[in-house]
Amino acid sequence: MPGAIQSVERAAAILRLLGGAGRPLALAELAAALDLPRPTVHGLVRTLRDEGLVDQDRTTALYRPGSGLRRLGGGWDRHDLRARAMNWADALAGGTGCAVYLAAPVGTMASLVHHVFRPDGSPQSLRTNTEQPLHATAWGKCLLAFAPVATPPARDLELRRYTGRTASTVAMLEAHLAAARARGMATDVGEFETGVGGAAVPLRSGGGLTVAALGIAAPVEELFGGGGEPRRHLAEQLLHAGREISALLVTPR
Amino acid sequence: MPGAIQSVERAAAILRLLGGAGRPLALAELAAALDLPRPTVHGLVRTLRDEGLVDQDRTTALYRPGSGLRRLGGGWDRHDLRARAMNWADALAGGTGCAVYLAAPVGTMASLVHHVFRPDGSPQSLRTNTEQPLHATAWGKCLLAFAPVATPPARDLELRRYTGRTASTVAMLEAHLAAARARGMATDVGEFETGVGGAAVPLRSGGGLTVAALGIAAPVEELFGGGGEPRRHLAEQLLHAGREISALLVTPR
DNA sequence: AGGATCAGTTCGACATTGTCGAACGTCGAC
DNA sequence: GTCGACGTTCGACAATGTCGAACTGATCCT
Repeated sequence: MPGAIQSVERAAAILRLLGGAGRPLALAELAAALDLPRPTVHGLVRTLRDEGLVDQDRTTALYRPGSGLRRLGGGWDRHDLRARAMNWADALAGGTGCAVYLAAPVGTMASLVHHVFRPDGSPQSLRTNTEQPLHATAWGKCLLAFAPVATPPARDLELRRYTGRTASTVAMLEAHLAAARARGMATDVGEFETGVGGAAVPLRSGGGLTVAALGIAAPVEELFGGGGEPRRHLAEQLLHAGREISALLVTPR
Repeated sequence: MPGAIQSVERAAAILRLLGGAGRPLALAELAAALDLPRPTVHGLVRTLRDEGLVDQDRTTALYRPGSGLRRLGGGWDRHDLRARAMNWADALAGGTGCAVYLAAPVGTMASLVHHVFRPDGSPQSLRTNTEQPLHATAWGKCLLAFAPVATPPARDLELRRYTGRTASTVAMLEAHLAAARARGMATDVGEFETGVGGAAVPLRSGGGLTVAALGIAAPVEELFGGGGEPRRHLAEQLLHAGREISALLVTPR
């Protein structure tokens, strides 16, 4: 059985050293840490630099993690995501009369990439670049239901209670997620903010992988009709916008 | 002049493919994309998997970006940072009577890693895991002033106005940052929230690199004395806590 | 100014390693 | 059951990566 590719192992070790150092490192420091001759380490780190995974300071010659690492983690660049989704999000707010949220998964939270105010002139504060708990918002639950790879399992979440309606047990949350999957849409009935409801659909990129959630929010009695389902004309617009944005995400840029 | 290390180049190409794909990829897809035979790609991607830079699904055998990538970017794991700082942050809140914030740089924002309520029982909302603008808070400006590698230059920031006191031009912000550097501490006099002031000091890891900011917040007239400087007993406690936490960050765990 | 030291970088011989065709084993579709 | 696709293993050998020696540049000391 063939072994590992030694030079790739060594390159990975260099990346770990630089990532964990807390400061830029000199070639000699890398060589000493790896117990390898300087020309050996030089060839490796120069290749990593040329690939963008390591940056080298021009005057000090010190090496540090490179900006090219940012693109390797998978998931969408939030600025690109916002640029592709914002026109449809703005139109959705106009068409539904609701606030609109575009959310991406970050650890145990839903990070708001874009936020459109409810167009009724009521007092609202901008939430772009804030984070909200996955388990208590429609867009958070949407990510939990449809993006299992990018979100933690329900049992690993701290199910903090925000209102009397928050899902505060794993069984309860799992039931919400199952319902969302069955419906193709997640909802919340005032689980994060009392009296404020939400509904959200997944945004999918190439291959069908869910990368973000698109949600609308309004007072619970405006968003939901009898039977506890979102009002039909609102749900239809949300689903339509979700499909259109997803189509934009499939296309390479 | 020797060329690049070919196998490292190929490994980097695999990481880029997986990072940009938006879905897990099969070995055959990687091989086709790189125009290399499957056993060649297999050796490379298996090594990347063994190094934690690539994950492989056990049932489908598909490959995707690995969790080990997270540690390569430099900067501190936020959970580790919080674990090391929280005792001192809690004591600082008790000693100063102020709210305390621990913030790390994330893009153009200061992300709140830890938040201790002001110990006077007043109504407060938890802000842990939320983000605030770098240019309008003491901890944000502290990061701008002392962590130039991890934060964007002032001219690249969108200097949005939150109150009448927010630094809304590059020249104004640069003057604030220069003053912070001269003092070893950054302040804000109600620039993010009207009437609420802040002061913050850098937290440094091994090599002196600033990785986070420790800040206190209170009403402006309580935090600042005559002359526009933070009250001496508050500043001293903040500086002391900052030094103690920094000493903890130097020690490997 | 000259010399010593340190460290990043280049050169090239050659041993080691990585490559890759052939083959194996597994899985799913028909 | 058969076939095709694909992940994985095997091993011969060509290509590549390694690394000692040397070069170059910067800094410090006398």
